[in-house]
Amino acid sequence: MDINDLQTFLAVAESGSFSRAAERAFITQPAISKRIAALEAELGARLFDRVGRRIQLAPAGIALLPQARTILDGVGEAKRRIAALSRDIAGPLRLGTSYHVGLHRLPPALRQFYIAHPNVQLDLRFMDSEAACHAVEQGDLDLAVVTLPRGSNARLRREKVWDDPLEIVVAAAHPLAAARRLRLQALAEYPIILPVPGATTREIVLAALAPVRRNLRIGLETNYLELIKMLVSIGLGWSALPHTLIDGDLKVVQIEGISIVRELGVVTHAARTLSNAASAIIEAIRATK
Amino acid sequence: MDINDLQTFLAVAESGSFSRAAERAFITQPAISKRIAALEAELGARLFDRVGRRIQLAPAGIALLPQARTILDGVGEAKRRIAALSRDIAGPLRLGTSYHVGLHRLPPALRQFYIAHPNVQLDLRFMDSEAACHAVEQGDLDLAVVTLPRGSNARLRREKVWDDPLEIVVAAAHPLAAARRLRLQALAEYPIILPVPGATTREIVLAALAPVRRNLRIGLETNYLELIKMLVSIGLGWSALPHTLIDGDLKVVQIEGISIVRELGVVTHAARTLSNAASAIIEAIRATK
DNA sequence: GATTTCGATTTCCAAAGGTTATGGATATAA
DNA sequence: TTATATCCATAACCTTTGGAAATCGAAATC
Repeated sequence: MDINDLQTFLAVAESGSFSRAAERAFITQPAISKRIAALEAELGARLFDRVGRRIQLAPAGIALLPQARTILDGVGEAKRRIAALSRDIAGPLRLGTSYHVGLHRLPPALRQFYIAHPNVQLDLRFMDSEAACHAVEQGDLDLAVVTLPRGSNARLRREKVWDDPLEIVVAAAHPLAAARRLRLQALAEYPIILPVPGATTREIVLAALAPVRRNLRIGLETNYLELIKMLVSIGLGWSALPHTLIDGDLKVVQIEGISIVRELGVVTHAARTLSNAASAIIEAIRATK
Repeated sequence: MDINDLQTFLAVAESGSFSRAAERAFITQPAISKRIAALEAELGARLFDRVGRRIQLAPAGIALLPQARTILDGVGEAKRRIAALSRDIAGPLRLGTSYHVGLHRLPPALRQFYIAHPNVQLDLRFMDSEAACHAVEQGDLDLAVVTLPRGSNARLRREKVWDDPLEIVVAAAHPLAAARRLRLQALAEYPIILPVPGATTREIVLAALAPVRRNLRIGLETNYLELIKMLVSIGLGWSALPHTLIDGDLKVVQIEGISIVRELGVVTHAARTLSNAASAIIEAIRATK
């Protein structure tokens, strides 16, 4: 049974004539005859009584009429709902973000998006970047705004939004803070404070420090950059931190030939269709770049 | 858009696989691919995300799913109404019944119906009463002949056919079997054997035993009254059973002020048109009352 | 009785919808 | 890792369906 058949039935029933239904549907009258005949065959009942040169609804037709309307209403509603998906920015949006990105990069985009799209139910979850990427891969999050992972993963689509340069820092009161120029070796004599193993930022920092990696003394590990900043500022060691975290308690140390940059951005599933809400918030994030 | 396309969509969404949907519909997998592709083209939206070798509902698919069900329900209702106009009693009839009712109450009606209406393809399924009611609600069964549920459910139409009084029984050799008159407290010292949690009969029995409910020792649980009878008759505890199951191995114990009655009958969907076959078998069941 | 109007029927063609065979991607097993 | 199996997409092919055009027969209308 085709939806067109039901529409045809309705047109015939309402116009009381095969010919007029044909005009209305912009097809020929024999086509109408065929469609009705097919419907009658499928339902095993006569829908119209052909009385001479006019027609009349048969009992089965009377029974079908309201049902046909119901069914066609349902089809229309389905089409409308799907069409609305391409217009409306609404519905649930599960967004994961790392602590640092969520606190220092995301707020403007979030604020703008929240005002512009009140019909989105935003489910914002803080977690570390790696967990967020994994959740996106599993379909548990619509998108993640995090430190972009280094390796390539075919299941994830990554879009860099911000470069986030990291500076090597020591406490303002640290012995090395006075030095104008410093060699890496000198730093390596003091303990480094690093993100926990597995964290992308840790990998990036260690890769940049490759020349002295063997000599590094790892002092403390934490999963939270703010904590690293605090630990460095009270003199427990040195580290690499983004500009946004550096203040008077810290001294930036320039080292020849060493530059550390991590990339922050959006991670989505490569094969899943983005909801409008997800696309919209990505657009908002790009706009704050 | 064809009704078959929607059915295909539903089959794919429910089975989570094009291949399984193909098996279910008795057509080849490429045909399913084509149908879904045609639907997607017509609706202008992707319905499934093909993630590697598996698929997942895309946003438009999520929106379509409930609508597709509504539409297909409408089509089914239309066919049923038209079929009901004809007098002949034929076609498929899916009947669910509980073990006990199916074995002890239904056979005469079934036999008569089967002889009188050979053109009905009867699909008789044994299951517990609660599952049968649920299946009726979902449209997976045309009717259920079961222990009537206690709570009211607007989606179900219930018709009591039989009162089924339950008697408290112990084994013939049980210490309490000798007593002429018994108080409930005395019984409560021995373990009771009950239907599994969730079963309506269990609720009815427990409600009737409310005065001593706190003190009841629940010995064993099973989903099958015949089994309860066996367990009671070998002396593992007492229980409440319908007359039909009581024989010389059991002794009925009368207790002042306690009477337990469950209702057996027919459950149908409140909003669906009954097929002629369904109406006929209900009539046959009433006749055996 | 001629004419008009309407639905049914026939013939023809294009499109739709199915099957088989095959390919690419990806889980699963060895 | 390699082999294998599984799953969806695609291509080629064929049958069936569905529409147009032409025509027919019956019944209102003039």
